[in-house]
Amino acid sequence: MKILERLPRENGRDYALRVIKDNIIHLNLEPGSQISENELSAELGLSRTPVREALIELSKVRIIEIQPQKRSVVALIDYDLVEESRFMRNVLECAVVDLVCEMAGPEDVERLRENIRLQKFYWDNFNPDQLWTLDDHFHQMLFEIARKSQVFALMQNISIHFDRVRNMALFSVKDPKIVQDHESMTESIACRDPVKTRELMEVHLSRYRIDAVVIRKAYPQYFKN
Amino acid sequence: MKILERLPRENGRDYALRVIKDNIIHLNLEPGSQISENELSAELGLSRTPVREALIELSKVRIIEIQPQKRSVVALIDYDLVEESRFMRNVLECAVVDLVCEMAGPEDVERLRENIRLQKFYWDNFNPDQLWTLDDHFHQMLFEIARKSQVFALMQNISIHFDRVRNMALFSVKDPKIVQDHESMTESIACRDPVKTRELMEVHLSRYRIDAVVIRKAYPQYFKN
DNA sequence: GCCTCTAAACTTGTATGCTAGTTTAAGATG
DNA sequence: CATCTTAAACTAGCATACAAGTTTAGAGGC
Repeated sequence: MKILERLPRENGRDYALRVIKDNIIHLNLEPGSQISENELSAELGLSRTPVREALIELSKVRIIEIQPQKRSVVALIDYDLVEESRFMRNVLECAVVDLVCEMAGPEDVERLRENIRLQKFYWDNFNPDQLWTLDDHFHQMLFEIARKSQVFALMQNISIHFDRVRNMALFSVKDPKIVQDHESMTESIACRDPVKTRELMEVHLSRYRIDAVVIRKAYPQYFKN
Repeated sequence: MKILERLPRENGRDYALRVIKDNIIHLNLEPGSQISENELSAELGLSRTPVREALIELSKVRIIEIQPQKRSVVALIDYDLVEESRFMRNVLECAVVDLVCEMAGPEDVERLRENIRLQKFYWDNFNPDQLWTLDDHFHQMLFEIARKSQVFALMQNISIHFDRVRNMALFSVKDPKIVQDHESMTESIACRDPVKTRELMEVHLSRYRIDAVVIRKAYPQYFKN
């Protein structure tokens, strides 16, 4: 497992949560593998308590399966859950971009464009991690503009299923259309065209569904069904 | 605080969570009031650990505010959050009823109708608690029919903000239209009319927004802004 | 009376020990 | 050798002690 640096005033639970999530998404904690509170706490330099609290939270979104008094395992990729997560994103993001087209001011559009510029830069210089972060920020900005931050936060919880697959896609498919999607959406937001933006978002999010076939072939042992 | 009965094989954390949530919704734990891990654990006959785990979960949806090393308080009613919660329900439920109109079989429609019959019964016999439970079940059934159970579970987390207000509405407004809404939706689902069903859902959910004005006058001290 | 400091009494965060249940593996028995 | 028994070594759930930080109350000085 890859141990990240602990942030300045971050408490143990949030630190554990951040590290564990990161390692699940990047497959350092493999789907189906057993995880141990003792082992994790030793690696993280914490006691069992904060680690346990983090694991409980992850079990709520079914990315970790706690079998009482038996074991805890990283959930296999359950494509029904990935699909639920995609459905949730699709529906919520499409509704949000409608609001964004109404609510976005010029400075909001400029922030989005700045994000796109950086995405292009990191695409040209092949930096998937940064690209990944910027993608997240882009979508988060949309929710902030629409004043739906808490909805975004909740959506992200289940999105880990989606993210795990998306992360595999970034390496196994490497679709340049993703950055283009973001750019097109930004410009149609600038034009305050909700119909066009919504269409673009649907296409954008559907790419991950298409990619799944490829991923499944690359990592069949990680899939539940 | 009202202490509920502990279920057969329910663990301490889930028990604490269930009791605390119930008391928040029914205002036995008043908005703005301080809560103590020690006090709660004593009342529930548990140690701090499971109670604390429950509080952490509730803090994730901002219904409880944990101030590190200071105190924990039941959040005041933040109408922005209620609105986010309503937005989320609205968007997701409308998308779900579209699917339901496609996916519902005759036995699903019959289950919905049976629910309506019970709602009418408990309306006539004035049993708000049962009515409340049946309302929840009705919406849950819609998500189950559309195979989006996990989305429903997540939505319920934030819905506690909405539910707290909705509960106040049941007593201060007592709108008979709610049961009628459910019945109309069920029949338009039976007719597989997604447009009509979606319209009905929008109207149905918007009732709670309208009620808020009344509630705010009845309980001004519970509101944040 | 009114500040200022200090110590005690809180709060949540973390560590650790114990309990209850499951798995594993060694050993006894046929 | 195969199978059953049993004990040890795991697991997660829970209880409790302690650490770190905040608030409160009161003593002391002015």
